[in-house]
Amino acid sequence: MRQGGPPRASRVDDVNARSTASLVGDTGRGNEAAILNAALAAFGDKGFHGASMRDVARGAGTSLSNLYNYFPSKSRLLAEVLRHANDELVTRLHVAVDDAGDDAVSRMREAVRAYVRFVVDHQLAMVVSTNEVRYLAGEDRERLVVDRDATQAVFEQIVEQGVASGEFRTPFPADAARTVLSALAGVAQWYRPDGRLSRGQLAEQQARYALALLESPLAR
Amino acid sequence: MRQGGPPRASRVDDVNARSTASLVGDTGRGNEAAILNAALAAFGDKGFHGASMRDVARGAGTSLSNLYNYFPSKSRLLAEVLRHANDELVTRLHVAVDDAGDDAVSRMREAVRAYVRFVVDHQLAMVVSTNEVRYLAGEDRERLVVDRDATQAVFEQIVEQGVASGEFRTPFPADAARTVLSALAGVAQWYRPDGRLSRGQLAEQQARYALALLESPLAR
DNA sequence: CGCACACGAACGACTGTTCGTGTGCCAATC
DNA sequence: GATTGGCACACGAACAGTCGTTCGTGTGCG
Repeated sequence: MRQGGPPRASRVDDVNARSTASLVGDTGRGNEAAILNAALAAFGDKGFHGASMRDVARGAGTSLSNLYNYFPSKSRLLAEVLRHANDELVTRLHVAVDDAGDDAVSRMREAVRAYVRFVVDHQLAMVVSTNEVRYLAGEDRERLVVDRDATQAVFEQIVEQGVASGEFRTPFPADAARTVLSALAGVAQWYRPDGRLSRGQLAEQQARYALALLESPLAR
Repeated sequence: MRQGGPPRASRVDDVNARSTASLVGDTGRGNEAAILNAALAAFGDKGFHGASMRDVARGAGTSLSNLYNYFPSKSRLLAEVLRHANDELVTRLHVAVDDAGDDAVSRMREAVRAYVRFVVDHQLAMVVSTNEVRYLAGEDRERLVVDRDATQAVFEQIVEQGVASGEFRTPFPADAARTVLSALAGVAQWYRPDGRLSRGQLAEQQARYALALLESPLAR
């Protein structure tokens, strides 16, 4: 799925600190990481069409033409940014779910927590992911849709498990999972680091909302 | 709040039919309605920065320069589109809530139903509203934020009423209301007219999710 | 040598906006 | 009733700037 380069670190466990973490770590290719992070910042700030390649170059501290030594076009650059963001999210989700208990309530709670933590840590990536995906075309778009379905599948599967075990009573598990994800994606749109709730409190709150929405009888 | 021109029709009761209703009816000013609707279509299709004034003119069946006889700039055109969309939504919400019973559960259910119906009837308007607001600046932006707060206030008030009366048990009513709204706004992002659920079923389903999220003990 | 990375300059296309002009309708004036 | 003025609406052409992308060239390392 991913081509060469050293593995991207996605350590979910060193969970504290850094309010502004860069999404993409060193890739082993010159300025690639700086370009990707600058593109994320530019697209997040002005939107895909509102940001120019010159903006990206300036943010990355390199020249305009040099961008094309790394990415063949602006839309491929967007695609790569979104792929990095989605990879990080999916990785965090799987780690969180695998580390959770066997019951659906625990797994859902951990999944929501991990999602919220991702939103807080990489809000810009989340905003770009939801707002700019539609500007992708062709196979870049299709691959992203597939990858996004993987996220949805994690939640769907947990809901189905919970419905089967009686932990959740919601009908139409797939629709309920999608609604939970909509609420979570919405967090990225209004979250502010100086808000009333801490990262942990926000995650806890969203987990409660999700479990309530799924009609978990014994959810606290 | 609104300046001149004949009142816009917003009849919530003739609830059937038209899968593609135009958001803006005749305004009494030449081609204004056609321009606004074309702008909505263009911004919805390509995004604010991706769509050009020439696209809007083509869609409205008029000339590029004529647009400036109606709107002084592209961003003011966006602002007017968003204002029409928000006015329609707020009107529908107030009508629905006023027509509902006195208890919070009924009022919330009707508010959610009205919201979903708006999303279905004017999906493009909803998508543009959520995705392109951030490109507004100055007082256009501020006015839109105020108007959007009015929508949130409707939901917040119902949640608070329900918490006070014991119909809802969720803590932090304002946060819960915002989460419900996030889920509803999300509907506009994935809804397809040829989907499995009818408009009414979708509204019903979202109402159930909302009431469950608010921890309504006797919600069905 | 070749390859990865870096740069400035330039291209043609497209951008939002303005300008000058023209039309036809409605009300005021002769 | 005819003439006038003004206003709302409409158009093509043009402007100055920005866009994504390409080209040619250069450097330094393996």
